Amino acid sequence: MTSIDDVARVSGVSIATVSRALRGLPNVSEETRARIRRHADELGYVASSSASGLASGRTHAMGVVAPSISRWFYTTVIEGIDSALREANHDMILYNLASRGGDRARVFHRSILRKRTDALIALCLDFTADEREQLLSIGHPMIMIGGPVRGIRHIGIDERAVAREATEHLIRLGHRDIAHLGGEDDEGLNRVVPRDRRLGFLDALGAAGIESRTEWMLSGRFSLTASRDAVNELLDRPGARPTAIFANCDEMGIGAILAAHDHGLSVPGDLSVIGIDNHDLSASFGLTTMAQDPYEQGRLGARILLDDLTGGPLSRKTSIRAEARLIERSSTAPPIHL
Amino acid sequence: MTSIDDVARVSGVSIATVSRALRGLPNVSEETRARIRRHADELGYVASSSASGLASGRTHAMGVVAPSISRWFYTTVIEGIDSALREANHDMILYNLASRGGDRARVFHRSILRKRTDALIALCLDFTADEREQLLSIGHPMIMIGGPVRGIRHIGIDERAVAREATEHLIRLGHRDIAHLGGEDDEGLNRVVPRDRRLGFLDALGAAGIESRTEWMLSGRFSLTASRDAVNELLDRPGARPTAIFANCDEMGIGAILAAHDHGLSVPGDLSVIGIDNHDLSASFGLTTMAQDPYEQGRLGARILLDDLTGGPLSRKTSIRAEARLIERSSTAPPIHL
DNA sequence: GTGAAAGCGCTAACAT
DNA sequence: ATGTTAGCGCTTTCAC
Repeated sequence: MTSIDDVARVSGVSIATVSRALRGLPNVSEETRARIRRHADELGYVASSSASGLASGRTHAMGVVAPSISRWFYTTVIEGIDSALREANHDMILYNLASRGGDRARVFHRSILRKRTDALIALCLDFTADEREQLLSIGHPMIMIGGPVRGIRHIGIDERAVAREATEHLIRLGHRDIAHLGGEDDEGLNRVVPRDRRLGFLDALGAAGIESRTEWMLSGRFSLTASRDAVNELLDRPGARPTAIFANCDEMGIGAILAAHDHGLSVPGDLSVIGIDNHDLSASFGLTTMAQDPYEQGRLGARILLDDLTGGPLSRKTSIRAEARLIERSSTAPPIHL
Repeated sequence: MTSIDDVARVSGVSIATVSRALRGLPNVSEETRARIRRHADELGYVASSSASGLASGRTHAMGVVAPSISRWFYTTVIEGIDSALREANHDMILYNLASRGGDRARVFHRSILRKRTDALIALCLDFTADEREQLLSIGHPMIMIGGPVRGIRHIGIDERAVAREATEHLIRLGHRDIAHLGGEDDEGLNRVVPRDRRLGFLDALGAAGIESRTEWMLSGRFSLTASRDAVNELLDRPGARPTAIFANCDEMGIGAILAAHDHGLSVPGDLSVIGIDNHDLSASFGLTTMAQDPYEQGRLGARILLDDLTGGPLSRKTSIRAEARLIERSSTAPPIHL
């Protein structure tokens, strides 16, 4: 494995100069820099991250803790993070908490704390008090994307307000019989977001003087298939049906649309559906939604962390409210009985 | 940041003993080992990966190069890899080639070669000759999962045979008018897989004496929405329609089912559909498919690499053929005109 | 069973 | 603009 000495020898300079030249530091003549760079390339030299990490105290890697990587929101955030990291020549260490048999404690104890990273991004999940303390005790810059956690700055939409807006859209169309498709994800990694969205839903109903119905508070576990099943079960029931459904996310909303089709109902004719996210598939299903931009949230989070590390302009101590806006498609309309 | 010296001092032993004790090496009395372990925990000590990496030459991290993380196959493989790595106390460095604006050369040059990892897993993608050479020149154990690449061992199903089997299932049911939903993914990261699946499709037709029709070779770009659009376009055409569709993957098969519904056609009554993968959503859509198990493929790949590193029993030089088996659901049936 | 000491390959402070 | 040198915090001989 060729090391810095090899490059120095071939170039006829000291290793210090090689180090400076290759990292683009000042005080190296452009002429020698070019020569060194050329030799390094020829030799296939790349600095050892262990060695430079040890010497400089910077690993040039960022940790990303995700509750799962199989949901659109998370993968999209991760892609955004990835793009920012790549620009800054940093690597990403991915800690996936949802892997089946995922020994969560191990993630928090061994790896993350193994000083492998310079900073940490956590995608919306709940920490135990102990976990939070462990994370904060590392002293690395850290930020959450998605769900808010007390004591940690975060980037995310105003969950409650956005859910309320979505529900208000249905009410504005004339709906009063509205079901809520909520529920926690399977791993229970994220309780705050579903809770706040449910509260926002109830806020909207309350403000419009509509009673919520317990039997219309469904659990779709943030999953398309679970939501499809839950809504199918709802539509199987005898008696009154809702004319609209507010789903906590678009995957669930799509599940609701499919369930309506399973029952031979038309959307929005017989049932209106609104979601949150603007998932890749939503346009294809004509799903009306409160759109957010997780890619940019991830990108921004990573860039803030990077700037925290270098004293760049984005560095900050406070949280950031991400935008969400209504996109009207064909899944919502006034109820027929109007 | 507490270091090994702190633990040594508190425990009244040398740093060498601390190192041995904490790593579970022999020649430490159980008594002192317990004491050291306790002190380390109390101090919150965790070894610096840079320092141990530098000293031992092992980073305890594995690189994963993925064409994208937004498709089910990739995320599922990654989850499998993750579970194996976690068991072995290794971390995962994720290199996502598909990130918008993803500067591919940078991934190959800077990061991967930055000696941050002990081994490398690549998920099905095409390498340029230069890239392949760069990767192999690192000398790390390496394996591909998914598409085969000349000169690199891999784990994967027999693409061509599996596609042929899927098509033969349709033919066995009596179909002769079969469309193929193929096409490369958007980034063109993976040409071999779609090509081999198309060949397998043609193999089956040829063996049954069925002429393939150019106008029924569609591109769904490995995407649900693109496939839905492509099949909708097909169904819009005047003239003869296929009675069945073989889709290169389940996401595409689901797109085909949705397109059938868009046209008021019933599946399998008017159109049979078969896919490959056994995607999470496939059961919900009743999609018949050639099931494979990417989670286990990822797990196995990681474990092989780990054993390559340690001389474990799974270490090997040759490729592994992964299994695929037909799962019949409700999307396939004999054509009506029979 | 334990300790002393020599690196691992860099970076950074100080010289020149 | 370039070179010298002292670490960074571990692992790994080699002694004892």
